[in-house]
Amino acid sequence: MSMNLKELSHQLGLSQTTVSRALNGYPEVSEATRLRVQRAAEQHDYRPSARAKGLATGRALAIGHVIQTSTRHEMVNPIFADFIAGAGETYTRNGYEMILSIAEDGAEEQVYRALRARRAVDGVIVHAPRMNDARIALLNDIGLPFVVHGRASGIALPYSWLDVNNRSAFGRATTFLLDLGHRRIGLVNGLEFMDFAHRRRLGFSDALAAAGITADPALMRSGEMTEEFGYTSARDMLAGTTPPTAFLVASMICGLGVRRAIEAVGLRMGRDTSVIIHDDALSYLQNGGAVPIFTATRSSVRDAGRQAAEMLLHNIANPDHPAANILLEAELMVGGSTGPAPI
Amino acid sequence: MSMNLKELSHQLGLSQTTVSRALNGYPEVSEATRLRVQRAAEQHDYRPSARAKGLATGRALAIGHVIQTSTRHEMVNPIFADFIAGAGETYTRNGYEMILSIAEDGAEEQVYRALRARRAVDGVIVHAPRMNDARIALLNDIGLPFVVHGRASGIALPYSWLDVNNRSAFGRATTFLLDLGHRRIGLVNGLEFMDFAHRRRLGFSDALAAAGITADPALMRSGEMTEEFGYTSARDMLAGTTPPTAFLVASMICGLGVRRAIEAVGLRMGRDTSVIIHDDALSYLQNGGAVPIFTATRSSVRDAGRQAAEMLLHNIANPDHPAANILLEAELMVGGSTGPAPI
DNA sequence: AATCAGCTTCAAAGCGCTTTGGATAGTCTC
DNA sequence: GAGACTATCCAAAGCGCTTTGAAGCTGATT
Repeated sequence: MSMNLKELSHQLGLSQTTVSRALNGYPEVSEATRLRVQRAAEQHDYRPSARAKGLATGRALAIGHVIQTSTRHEMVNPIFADFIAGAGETYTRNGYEMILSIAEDGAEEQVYRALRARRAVDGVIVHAPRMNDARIALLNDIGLPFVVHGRASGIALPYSWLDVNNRSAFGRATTFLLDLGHRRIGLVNGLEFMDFAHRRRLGFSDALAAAGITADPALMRSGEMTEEFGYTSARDMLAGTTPPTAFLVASMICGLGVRRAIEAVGLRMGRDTSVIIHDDALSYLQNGGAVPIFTATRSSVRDAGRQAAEMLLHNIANPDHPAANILLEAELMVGGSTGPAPI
Repeated sequence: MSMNLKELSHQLGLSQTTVSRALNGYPEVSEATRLRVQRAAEQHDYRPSARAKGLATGRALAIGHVIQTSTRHEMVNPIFADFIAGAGETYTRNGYEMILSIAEDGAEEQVYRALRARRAVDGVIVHAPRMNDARIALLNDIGLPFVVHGRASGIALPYSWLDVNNRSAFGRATTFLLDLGHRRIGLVNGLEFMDFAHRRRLGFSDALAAAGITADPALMRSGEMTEEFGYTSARDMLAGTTPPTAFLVASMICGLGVRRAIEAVGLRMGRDTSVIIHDDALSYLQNGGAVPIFTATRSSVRDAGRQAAEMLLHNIANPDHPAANILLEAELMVGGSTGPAPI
């Protein structure tokens, strides 16, 4: 079948020990032998069996990503693909594999436990944390290394995370709109039990408060970030007696819906109504070319994936390092969707 | 550390053989013993080590998905997340794991070979096939079971695939527009070295030809399916001397760009200009609620994932079955974006 | 010549499971 | 009650690797 250590060492007239050491870069092998071995390995396209290696070393050389899909709305997180692509680069570079498990509603705890019990992974990345997310305590309990992409308000114990400073980003975006003269700003936010959405809301209110404005509940929506949600939210707000002159929107997709609503009532985005979105820099949904379509708070989720993965591998290699944190600042990029408030 | 067979069997006062057999449903164990064993296993949250089990059985119980990202445009296929979610359901139900590898430009062959050589997976799903895709011959050569999501025109040897009938879908959509009186129809297509885009183009030309119309090269664009691409393509076509009255568009995202272009020149989609998109039924980008925003050829990519995975598992279990094929027909769903051609 | 050190290489154990080929005890058959 | 089953259970081998502890060889040292 396929080449294995025994066969290879036999052909070389060496012991398995020597061949293994030669390939893994141990010093107790002469350079001449190492070269000979490497050449032969390459020639036969020999690669150690992942399973056997894992068994022998006790390390899985794999990282788990658990993606949750609710059967209700069957929603898959759209940023997932790009995050994964970023993380994957890091894994590949370090000889790790990425394993994906999907967890249906409520089965999450079981999925993590199973991953641990079967020793299938050396660690996991926690996606889309909610406030007080129970997974953090769980993973701590079962002793599976992890890094959270995002944070979980309400969790006291320290843990490793990498997050965008959502609060500051939405604060700055709000201030930017206020500076342009906007006084009625609509917030089209994600589901607010999700931590990132919660923080964005805080940033929004903070900035309004700092300008002496109380947030109007009629101008705040929270929901799953679809085009449709953006559309209906904006449409409803625009239909009010004193419609907003600007919108702060959770995502590019949502923003497209908001634009649709604006144009549906005969207004023009960027002139009559301003819009700022958060742009995850998704590869398949870029915010225009040289000049962004939308003014946006921008932070590459692919990059986040890369860094989160590095952090996790580092944690695994240094088990008793204290929890590390990375807080990324989003850039505020001015595009064509914002302008001074109409008088 | 974590419970293993040895420890568990010791606690039960049974041999490892018996415990293993009890848990794997072999008949040479009394029901009483099996129950006792199962109970203990559950209580200790025992689950066999994936690696050890794999080593012993020679099966990886894992399926590989290779996603390619070009460093040039760093594009990740947006349908990927939903496809994966669908496939993942099937894997979970069957005790398989899903492993993801990302392959940078050109390194694809190496990635597949490595997957095989390390015996990391029992099979792979091939994504986004191009015409004459070299991966099919490669996988055949190295003897790694696979199922292609899509097809590869120009490949003679039989192989397992699951595809949407893109040609017929775009043919029907074109005919639908022709029936509404449209005579100048713009095609905003994906990259035409991708097999699906090639077939869609054929369906488009077929239908035009059947109506006695020769496709106008000025009304056909091919590119990466971004919002921006949809926008610029439509904008340019609309700026021509005899602009199209309808568009046939490769994806929802593209369609959003086309709509933007239509509205930018003061036309209204569905009244002045008709649009039909292909809708992959992505969970995060739904084509409206009850009434679709866009008239669309629709086919759930999540469902495709489920079925492709089932097909692959079946192929693995029955190695000498002949190659199987599934051709899904897309539904033509009428939404608000189409109407009779203006006179 | 004997000893030592340093460099290479090796045999064998062990990782946690499945599976083969018995062994043992209980049941039937005649 | 002997022989033939049948139902349970077990010891040990083997999956393909890494790693420990030891051994062989060389040339230098005493």
